[in-house]
Amino acid sequence: MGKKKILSEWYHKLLEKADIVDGRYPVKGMLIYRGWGLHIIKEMQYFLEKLLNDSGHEPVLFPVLIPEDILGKETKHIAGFEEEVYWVTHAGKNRLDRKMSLRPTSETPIYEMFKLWIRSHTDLPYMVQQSCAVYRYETKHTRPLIRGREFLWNEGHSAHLDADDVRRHMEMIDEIYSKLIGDLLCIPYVVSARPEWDRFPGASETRAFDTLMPDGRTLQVATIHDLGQNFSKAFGLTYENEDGQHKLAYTCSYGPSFGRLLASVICIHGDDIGLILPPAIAPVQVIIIPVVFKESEREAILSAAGKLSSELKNKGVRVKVDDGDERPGAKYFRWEMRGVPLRIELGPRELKQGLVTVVRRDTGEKKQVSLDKLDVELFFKKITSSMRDEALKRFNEGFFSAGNLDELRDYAGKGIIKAGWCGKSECADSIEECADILSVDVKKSKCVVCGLEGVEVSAAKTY
RNA sequence: GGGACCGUGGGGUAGCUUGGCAUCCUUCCGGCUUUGGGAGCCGGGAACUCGAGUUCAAAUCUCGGCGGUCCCA
Repeated sequence: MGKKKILSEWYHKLLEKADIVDGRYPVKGMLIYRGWGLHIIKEMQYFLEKLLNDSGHEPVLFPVLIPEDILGKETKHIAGFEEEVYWVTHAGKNRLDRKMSLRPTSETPIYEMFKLWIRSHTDLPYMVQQSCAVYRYETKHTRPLIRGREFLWNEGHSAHLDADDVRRHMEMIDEIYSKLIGDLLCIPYVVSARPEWDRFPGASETRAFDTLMPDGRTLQVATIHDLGQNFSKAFGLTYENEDGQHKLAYTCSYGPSFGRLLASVICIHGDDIGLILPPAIAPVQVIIIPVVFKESEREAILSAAGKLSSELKNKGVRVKVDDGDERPGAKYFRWEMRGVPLRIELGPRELKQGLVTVVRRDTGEKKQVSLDKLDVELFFKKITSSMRDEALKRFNEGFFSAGNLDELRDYAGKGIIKAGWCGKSECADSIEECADILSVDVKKSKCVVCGLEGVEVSAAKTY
C-alpha cells in the first residue's frame, strides 16, 4: 500500500480494509466505528478508566444535552466554542423554551452538579471521569478519527482546595496519560504548555500531548487544563473550610481523544502491509493458522490447534484459530494487515515434531518453537519493547533547529522545530505562517523573525 | 477562512472533452478443482450522489444541495 509515499491514501484504505471505521455514513465528520477499531478503542478505554478510578475518580455519565444558560455561564468558555455548538431547538413541531446544545465538552454540566455535590473541604479533591462522545461543528477539514464533528474521548474533571493541589493533580494526570500513550500504546510524544492564544477557552494553562506522525506533522492527542477559579466563580462552586468560611474551589479538566490515539497507533506503528498493534490492545493477540494438505490430516491438525487455543485462552490470551477455507497465504496477509502481533502456524511438519512456527508481525521474524516451551507472554514483552524503541528512534529523528525563517520554512512539515521568538505577536504570526507554535520554552534564543533576544519555541505543522 | 479536484454495482475503476448499448478488476453467491505466502476455471447477482434545468435523448452539458479528497492560511 506504500505507507511512506502517501500517508493519507494508505491511512484511508487501511481504515476500511481493517474494519476500523466506515466513513461512508452520509453526515460530514461522523463515523461508524467497526469491530476491529472499536475493540482497540475499548482496550485503551478500560486501561485508562482503571488508572483513573484507582486514583480516586468516580466514573460518571452525564447527559449529552446541555441547556443554553448553563453552557453560557463562563463567558470565555462559551465564546471559544460558540461557532462549533450543535443546538437542539425543537421537540417535534414545537420550539423548545430552552435551547439545548449537544455537549462540546462537559465542564459546564459537571460544575452545575459539583455545586450540589461539594459541600465541605473534606469533599475535596473531587474527581470524576467519563468516556463519551462530544460534538463540535468543525469547519476545518474533517479527517476520520483525527478531526470529526463527533468524537470519542475520556474527560476527567476535578475540583481542589487550592492552586497547589491543582498542580499536583496535573502531575498525576500527566503520569496516567504517559502510561496510556507511552506504555500501553508505545507511542512517543512531547508534553508542553500551549501558548496563551492556543489555550482551552476558560483555562489559565493548557498542557498538551503531541505525537509525531510519519508525514512530519504533529497530532495533539490529549490535554490537561488548569482552569484556576474561572469556572468556580461562574458556577458558584464553593466549599466550606475548617473555619466555616465559604471558599471558591479550583478546577481542572483533562482528556485524551480515543480516535486520535488510534490514528497515532495506526500511522506511527503501521507499515506497507498494514497495521502493527501493540499486543496489549490487539483484539486478537495470537492467530493460529492450521495448515492442512490432506483430508486425512485435517482432524489431527485442527484438534491440535484447538487444544493450543484453549490453553492460551486459559492464560488470558486473546487467541483465534482461522480454520476457514482460504489458503494459508491468504490468511497470513489478512491477519498481518490487521496487525495481529503473533501468528502461529500449525501443519503436518510441526505436528510430527511437536513444534509450532511462530511469526512476529512487527519484525516478520519466524521461529520454530517446541510446543511445550511456547511462551507467548515473553513474545509480547519483546514485541512491545521493540515497537516502543522503533517508534522512539523515528521520533528522535523528527527534531530540527531553525536559526532563521527560511530554515523554519524548510523544516516545516518534517517534524518539531526549535526556533527563537522575541515575544512580539507580529513575530509569532510570521512564525505561524510556517508552522504552528506548540509551546514557548524557557531557553534563551534570538528571534527568527526580528533577531531580538527571546526564548525558544517549539513549532510544527499540525493536524 | 481561501483555493483546486472529485462523486459510476459492496470496494477500486473506464467512459465525460465531442450527449445515444456503461468497461474492466475485486468482493459476494453456486459449482468443480485446489491448499506451507494473496489459487484456477465455469456460471450468477450487483452501479451512474441527490434535485432542478437544457435536450427527441444526460453518467456526460448548466445551476444548486449533500458528501469526499488534497493544497494554502
